[in-house]
Amino acid sequence: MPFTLATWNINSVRLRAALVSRLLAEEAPDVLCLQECKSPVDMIPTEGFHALGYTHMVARGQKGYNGVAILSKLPLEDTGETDFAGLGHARHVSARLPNGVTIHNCYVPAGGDIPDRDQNVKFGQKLDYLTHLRDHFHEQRPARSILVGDLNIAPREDDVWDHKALLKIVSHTPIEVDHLNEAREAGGWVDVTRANLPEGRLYSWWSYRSPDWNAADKGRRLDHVWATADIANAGHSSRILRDVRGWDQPSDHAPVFATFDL
DNA sequence: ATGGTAGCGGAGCTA
Repeated sequence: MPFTLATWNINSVRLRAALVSRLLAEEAPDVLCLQECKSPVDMIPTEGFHALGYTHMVARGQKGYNGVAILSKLPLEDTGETDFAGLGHARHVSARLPNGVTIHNCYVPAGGDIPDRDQNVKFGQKLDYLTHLRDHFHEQRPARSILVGDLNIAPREDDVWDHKALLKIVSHTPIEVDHLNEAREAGGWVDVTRANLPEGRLYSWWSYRSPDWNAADKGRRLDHVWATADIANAGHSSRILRDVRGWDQPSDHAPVFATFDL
């Protein structure tokens, strides 16, 4: 049975519940992973999602910041969260589908503005988060698993609008890219988006601060879909819904989709 | 080098 999965940094699920419902109604993914819900779990407005057939949710939340949720038409078994780097933030949750596929939904710390852990505690926390994630999945050796989320790093030269201009900008510095690639390889993860779309520039985020984001197109691919090697070949039809970034009062991220024949 | 926008919560932090 094929299933379609999407990941989207929603930047407040309460403010943008109507946008979530619109995406669910128009695109009908089986599973939608959200990041930056910025809400305690019991305050997430689930009624509209239920009405569209998304009757299952596994989430972790906190007041005002962070927060991750998995909405699903298929039953979900809550398989817990890991507090990578011990930050005490709601940045990870996982759940298992009836077909045995485990989904990890991650929100990696943005890391502040200065790419130096001696001058900027947040940058160190970002690197530590990725190191812990790397070690965790190296030990766990995941199988039949998918990891999605806002990983807050654009790893490839064609994942940013200007590689040279962004080499010292947090999200594209070599040390971050190294940490992300090490984490991916240690867990045996395959970048499904790039396996499906190996050529050309791909962005999933455009800053709110750009007055004309669409024309300027100074984007970065911060949102990712990974899968373990045993199921990565089942992934196909990856796509980024750029139009969603142009909806009224949008998130600054566009949703990333993939379909798996499993 | 700076400032540009947005959400939360009601000032300043985070992104």
